[in-house]
Amino acid sequence: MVRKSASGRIGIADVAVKAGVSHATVSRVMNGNFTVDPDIAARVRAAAAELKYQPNPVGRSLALGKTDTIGIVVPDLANPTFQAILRGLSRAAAQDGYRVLIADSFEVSSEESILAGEARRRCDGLVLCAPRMSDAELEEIAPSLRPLVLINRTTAAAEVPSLVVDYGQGVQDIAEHLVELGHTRLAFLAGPPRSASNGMRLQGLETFKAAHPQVEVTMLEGGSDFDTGHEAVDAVLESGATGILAFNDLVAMGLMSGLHERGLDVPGDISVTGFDDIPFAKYTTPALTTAAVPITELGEQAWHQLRALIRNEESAAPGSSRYQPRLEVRASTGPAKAPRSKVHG
Amino acid sequence: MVRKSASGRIGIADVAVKAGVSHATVSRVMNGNFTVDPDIAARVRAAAAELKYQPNPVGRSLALGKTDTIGIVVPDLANPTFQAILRGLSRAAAQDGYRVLIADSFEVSSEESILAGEARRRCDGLVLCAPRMSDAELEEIAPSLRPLVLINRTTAAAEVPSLVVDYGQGVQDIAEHLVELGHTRLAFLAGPPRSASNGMRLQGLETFKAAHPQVEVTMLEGGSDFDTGHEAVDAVLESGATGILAFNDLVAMGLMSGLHERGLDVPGDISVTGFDDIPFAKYTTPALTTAAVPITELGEQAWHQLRALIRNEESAAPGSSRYQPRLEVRASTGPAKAPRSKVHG
DNA sequence: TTGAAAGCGCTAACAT
DNA sequence: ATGTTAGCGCTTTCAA
Repeated sequence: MVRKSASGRIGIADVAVKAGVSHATVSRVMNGNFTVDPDIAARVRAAAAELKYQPNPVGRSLALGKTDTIGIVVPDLANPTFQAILRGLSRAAAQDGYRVLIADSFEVSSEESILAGEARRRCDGLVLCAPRMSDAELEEIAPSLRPLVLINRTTAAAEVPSLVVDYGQGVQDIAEHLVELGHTRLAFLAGPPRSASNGMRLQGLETFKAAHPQVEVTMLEGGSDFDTGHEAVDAVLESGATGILAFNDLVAMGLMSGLHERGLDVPGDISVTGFDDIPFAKYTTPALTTAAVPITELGEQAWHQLRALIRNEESAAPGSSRYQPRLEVRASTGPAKAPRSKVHG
Repeated sequence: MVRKSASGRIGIADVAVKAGVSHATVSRVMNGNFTVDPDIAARVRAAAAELKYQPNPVGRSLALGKTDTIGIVVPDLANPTFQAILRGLSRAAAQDGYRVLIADSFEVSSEESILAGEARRRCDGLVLCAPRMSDAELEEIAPSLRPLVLINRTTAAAEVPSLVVDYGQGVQDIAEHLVELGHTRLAFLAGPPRSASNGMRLQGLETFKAAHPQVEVTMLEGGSDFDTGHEAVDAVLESGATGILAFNDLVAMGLMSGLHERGLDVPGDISVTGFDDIPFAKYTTPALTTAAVPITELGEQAWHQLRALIRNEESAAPGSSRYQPRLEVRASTGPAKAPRSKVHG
C-alpha cells in the first residue's frame, strides 16, 4: 500500500522512508545534484517512480523564493491584439520553463493596480499590457511591480522597459496612402478614450494635419470592436469623408459590413483602413488595407526583456524598444471618387 | 526607515515588530479574525499600511494547501474557440477570487499529460480542453488531475465531469439545411485528425448519410485554420460538391476567400458553412451560415463545475452536460444551381 | 557522501 | 484576547 503523508498527497518524506534515506538526499536526487552516490540515487529514483512522486511546486517556491511563473495583465482578453500578445508571451516563456498567469481587468482601470499587485506577488515578474491607469498611478506602483515590462505604455519609473508600437507613425503612413489616392476628406474612428495607443494615433494625426493643411480630418468617437464600427456608419456618412481610418481592424471590419448593408461599395464609394493586421484582415472582402504590427513577436520580446530582469536584477537593464508598423495595402482602399455631398443623418 | 526581513520583502514579522504584537495576531487581523481587540487590530492595520505589507501568497498557499488558482490546458491558444473558452473561464473564476494559469500544448499531444500534471500541481483544479491524447492515456492520468473538468471530451474515469458540444448533431443540422436548399452533393472539410470534435462531426455525417442515401458526401482532408480552407479550393472544386461543410468558421472563411479569388460566387455557385459562430462570422462577405456554439458560456460552466468539485470533494459530483449548437442561417448558403460538371484538378 | 536542522512566510491548534 | 509553537513541503547550510 502506498504510504501518504497527512495531506493525502505523496511528499518527499514518503520517498525518503521508502528509499531508506533522508529528505535531504531525496531533494538532492530530484534536483540532479551529483554529489549523491549513484546506487543511492538509483534507489531514490526507483522509490520516487514507484510512488509516482512529484515535488510540490508550492513548497519549492517558498524555499527558493521563485515560482517560475510570470503574470500578464490585459485590459480585455476578448481583444485579438491582447490574445496575440498573450500567445507570443506564453510560447516564449514556456520555452524557458515558465508558465503564465493571466489577469483580465475588463477595461476597469480602477481594478488594474490591484490585479497587477496580486498577480505580481504570485509570480516572478509581470507584463503590464496597455494599462488604462493614469501616468501618475502607473509611475507610483511600477516600482512595487518589478521585474516589470510595459507594453504600449511608458513610465518614468526606473528599470521598467517598455515595448511600444509607433501607432502615431502608422496612422500617418495610412493617411499619406489615402492622400496619394486622391482623398481630401478623411475621418478617424477613434478607440477607447483611456487607451494610450489611441492617444498616439491622435498625435500622429495632428502631425499629419500640420503637414497637410488642405486635407480635412474629422474625428469620430468610437471604440475597439466590430459593433463600434458597425454602429458608426451614420456618423461616417454624415462626415462626408471618403477615406476612413478605423481605430483597428475589428472596427474597420464592422464598418465595412455596415457600409455593405447600406449598399455602399468599398473602395468604390469609400476607402476603409484598419490597424494591426490581425489574421482575419487579409480574408475580409475586400481585403483590408491596414498597418501591420508584429504583435506576437511583441509578446515574445516582452518575455525576453522580463527574463533579463529576472535573471540578474542589478545589471544592465534592457532598453525600451519601438516597433514600426508596416503599411499593408490591400483592396479596401482605392482612388477617391468625385466628392460626395453630405448625407443627411 | 522601513525594516525588511532577510528576503528583502516585507513580511508578517516586520509588521508584528512594528505593531508590537506576535506574528499570529497580525495573521488574524489580516484574515479578518474578529477575536482581536479592536485597538490592537487598528494598530496592526496601521503598521501594515505604513509598511505597505502584502501577505505572501506562496507562504499562504503552503499553509492552507490551496492556491486560489486553476489551470487550463489548451491544444492551441491561437484558436478562437479556445480563446473564448479561456475568456469565459477566466471571467467566471475571477468573480470567485480565482486566477487562471494557462498551458498551451501547441497540438503536441505527447506533451499534454506532462503539461497538465505540472499545471495541476500549482493549482487547485484543472480544465482540460479538447485534449488530443488517447482515451487510454486520458483515463489513466485523469484521477491524478482531479479536481478536473473536461471540455469536448469524455472519460470513464470517475468524478470527472465533461462539457461537450454536440458537434454531431450540429453537423447534421447543417447538412439538412443544405439538402433543403436542394444540394445533393456535399463535401466535408475535416479538422485535425486527433480532434475529438472532428470525430463527432464524422459520426454525425454517418448518421446523416444513413438517413439520406441519395446525397453524395465527399470527405476532404483539412485542418482548423484559414489557410487550410484557402488551400482546399482545388480539392473542393474537384469534388463537384455544391454544398461545403467546413470544419469550423475559420476554415470556411479561408475557403470563401479562395473561392472568391477564383471568381466563384458564394452562395451562387457554391454554398459554404462553418461551425462555432465566432464573432467574425456575421461580418464575412457573405455572412456565414454556421452552427452557433455558446462557447464563452462553456468556459463559464467549466468553472462552475470545477468550483463545485473544489468546494466539496466528496459530495455529489456534478454531472456532465451536452451543449446543442444552434443553426444560424446567413447569406453564405443558398439554393443549389443545376449540377456542375467536375473540374479538372 | 549523507543526515540533522534551520528556514522560506504563512496559518492554526494549543496554551495561557 | 494573545502569544507560543508546530507544521505546510521543500532546499540548503552545516556537521559529521
